[in-house]
Amino acid sequence: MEPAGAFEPPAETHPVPAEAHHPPDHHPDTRERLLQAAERLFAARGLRGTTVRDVTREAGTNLAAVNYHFGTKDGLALEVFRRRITPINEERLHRLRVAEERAGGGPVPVEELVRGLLEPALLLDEEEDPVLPGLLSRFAHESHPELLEQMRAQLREVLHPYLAAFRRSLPALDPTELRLRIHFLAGAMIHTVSHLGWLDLSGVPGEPPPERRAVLEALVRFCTDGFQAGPSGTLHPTPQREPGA
Amino acid sequence: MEPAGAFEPPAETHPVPAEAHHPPDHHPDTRERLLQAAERLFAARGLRGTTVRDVTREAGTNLAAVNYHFGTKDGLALEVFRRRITPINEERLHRLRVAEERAGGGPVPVEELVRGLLEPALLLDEEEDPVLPGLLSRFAHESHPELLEQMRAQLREVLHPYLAAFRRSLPALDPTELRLRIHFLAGAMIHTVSHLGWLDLSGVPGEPPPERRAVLEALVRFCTDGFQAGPSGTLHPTPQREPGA
DNA sequence: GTCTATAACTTGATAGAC
DNA sequence: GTCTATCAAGTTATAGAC
Repeated sequence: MEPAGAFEPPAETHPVPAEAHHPPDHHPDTRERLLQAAERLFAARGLRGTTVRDVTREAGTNLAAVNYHFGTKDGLALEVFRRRITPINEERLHRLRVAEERAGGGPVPVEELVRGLLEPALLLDEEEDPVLPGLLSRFAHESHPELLEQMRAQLREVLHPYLAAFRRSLPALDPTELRLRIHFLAGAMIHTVSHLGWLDLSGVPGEPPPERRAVLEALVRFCTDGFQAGPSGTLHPTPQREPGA
Repeated sequence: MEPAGAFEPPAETHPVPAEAHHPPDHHPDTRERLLQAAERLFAARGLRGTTVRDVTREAGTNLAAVNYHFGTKDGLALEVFRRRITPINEERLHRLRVAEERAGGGPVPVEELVRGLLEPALLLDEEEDPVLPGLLSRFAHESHPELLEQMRAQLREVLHPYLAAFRRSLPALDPTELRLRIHFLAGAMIHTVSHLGWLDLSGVPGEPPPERRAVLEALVRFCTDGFQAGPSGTLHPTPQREPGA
């Protein structure tokens, strides 16, 4: 009984030289087509809302193809995730490094940090129709535990250095509040971009949707000023509804 | 063939006086228990992630109970939605009216508008363990078309008057950008509150999670200043990556 | 109103021919 | 590597006894 190695044909466990023969992979694309179909469908209908049958139909392949190439449906999802999310996070870290060099030890302007987090996610797949934001949202909101752990691990690697940078740029801000604000930024980005998905703008049938660049700029502006707001601690203690009048 | 009326036993189609006999409803709670179990599970695992079996098991009732009381699983979801989301939106409108009266024709302070949108969603079920934010998120992100339409319709009724109020308070802001900012607020709220769900704070194992009140205040601060930010239109034209160096 | 039993269907995954 | 055929498990919903 050795079905363990049955799937994972392009098992690049060892650092095979990049130009080496792909293992007898005549059709250069069937695995690729699966990935592309999957990311489209996952973004549009969610993980649980997409069946393996949907994916193989959309990819024009056989039902068994997903299991052959990725073992399980979750395996496919994990690969889709890695392929699309990893480059975003690398770009985020790259931009942070560049910004910090440019600042030469001093604090990095808040807007640059905000852009460093937002732009890679929103502009990295500019040529194609943007499936990435939708994917981000789906993964964030309905991942299985394993996938979620992957996400969290990657996110930690990005957020840790960004948190440090923010802290240097906003030294007066309480660390917990800073952390919360990063979540606000993430939420604003993910929600805006997936839900209203560059598509509609909350029911104004006449107007065309704003261009993604405009959405990005608006988001940057909103978040930058949000980050630079004073601390909330002693803010107006909430005008509660009066019981009597 | 009259199975059409089989479900919907408390069919309150007509404006029955509130204290009228519930139709032979000895057990005061089985329907109620279903609703409570459903909203807990929906909030925790999502709509598609929750099966009718889960709900009935959690409620301690029979598998057929859901179909008897609500017709279909979607019918149950719709009722859960109405029960919990409708009061939020009514409270939002109420707060807006109060704020506008208080302002007496003048512009309402932006912070009051922000609070009017956020507080009802985040504080309305303060006594119980807060299931509401999770529900909001689930409904927003994985609703079936019918439910989504319900949501959108309700949301329109809330957003329309709020948009008008914001416009009076921020007359210099482009209407499209204003609309976007409302989406940012919604996203920040929903994401923060569901994903980090008053529960964990992005992987800092030592610290306790911030209290919901603190989260709310931080969110209010962030969004208020975000709303009051200048227009993004002519903002820094984005330092693109230099091709050469 | 509540239950058991089951129908009708969809899902992910696999075995085995080619 | 790709296919067809099929399985086992899980799903919603319903019929009909109580």
